[in-house]
Amino acid sequence: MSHDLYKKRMEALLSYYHKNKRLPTYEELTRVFGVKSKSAAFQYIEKFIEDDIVRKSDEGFLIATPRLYGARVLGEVRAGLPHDAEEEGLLDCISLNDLLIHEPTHTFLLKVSGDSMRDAGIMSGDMVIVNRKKQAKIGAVVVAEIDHEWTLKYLMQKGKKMFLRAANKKYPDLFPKHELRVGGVVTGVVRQYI
Amino acid sequence: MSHDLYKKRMEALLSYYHKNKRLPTYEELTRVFGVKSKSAAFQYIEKFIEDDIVRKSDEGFLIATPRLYGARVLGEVRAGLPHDAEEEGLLDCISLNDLLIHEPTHTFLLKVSGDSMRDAGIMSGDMVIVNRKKQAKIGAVVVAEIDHEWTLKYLMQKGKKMFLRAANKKYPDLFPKHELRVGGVVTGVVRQYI
DNA sequence: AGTATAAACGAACGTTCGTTCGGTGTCAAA
DNA sequence: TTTGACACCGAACGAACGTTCGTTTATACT
Repeated sequence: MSHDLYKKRMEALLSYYHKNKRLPTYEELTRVFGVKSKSAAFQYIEKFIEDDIVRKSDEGFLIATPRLYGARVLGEVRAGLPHDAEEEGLLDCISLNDLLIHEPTHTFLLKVSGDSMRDAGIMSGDMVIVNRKKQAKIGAVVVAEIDHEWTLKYLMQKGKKMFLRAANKKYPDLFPKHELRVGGVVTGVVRQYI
Repeated sequence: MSHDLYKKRMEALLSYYHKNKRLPTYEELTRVFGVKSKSAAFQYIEKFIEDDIVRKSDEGFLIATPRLYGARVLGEVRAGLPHDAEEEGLLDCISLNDLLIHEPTHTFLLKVSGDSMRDAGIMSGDMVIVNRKKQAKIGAVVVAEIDHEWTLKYLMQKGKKMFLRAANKKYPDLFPKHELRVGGVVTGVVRQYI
């Protein structure tokens, strides 16, 4: 088994998966791999199964593992980037969806405008991941409605009273005149550079 | 068709999809939906297809759409959260993977340590999404090797010479003594609150 | 009670799936 | 030249798939 061919076919499989959001059938795999028989594809997939790039579910279906659909994670910036395909074997692979969204039904993304949370690393234009069913802890970043206005702030407590605090000294603390309602807890932040 | 039932079954389908990373067969759908016949499941799926929650691929396979596996996106914080399931119809649904990782083969996640980029909203503990094949533009955040040390900085230019700049005034600009090599361009940032 | 409408049932269908197996070609060591 | 290993081919198999269709049940309205 040539290593180059192995990598090429794995990338072909990944590319198919990203395009179609599913693994090909063995019949389709003949085209993906560039072989003429299903059995050749079948045998090749067995190697991928050994290497945990794909997996057989309990019901016998072929499913992708994070090794295929996830992004490779490196330890730290200081360690640099691995040279090419050398030591990729020992890298973790994760899916951002799986990592950041645990309760898809209760989770929203919210676009942030304004710089009131910039010292918390939440910039204007970022998206925050909001879980609306999670219990808000004091000190957490929350999406809250204070006196009928929605905003993104730290949830704070003074005595028994809750209030909101920006992560930017130029904004004052917000004490509710009438009502403070937490709409959701920020569980993550994502930013995209174009 | 009851709306409650519809939502319940959609959540059951979503839950199955998140657990198994694939859509169930019609036979399995009978269990997911709580019906006794495949045909009942089949008819129900047709409604989901109409609503673009799932889709039939050109080859006739059932595939999930971002409406199922993605997270709902709201416009802005100021607009508040939608009340429950009211106007969810008009919300976009996106997958964080699809949004942030366009070239999975060339993309890595890198854990950040240090506060040299905090004014750019990149905090210690964040993960940056790095594309190693993308052309680095001046002013972009890059992962670079400067005199054999890896770091995360802005890529800057003075005359013909490239150098690195932190997003934190207390760090000086870094001019390479010997070598400056860009290892990848930061295309995104993700942070997770626990 | 009677009727209309929608939802679910259950059996049946042709198709295509994953898998197996025996055979062919190729290269290298013996 | 033989032998073995390896990758692939091609035909074949039963099993499971998606889909159809006529019937039955449940719900709502008259």
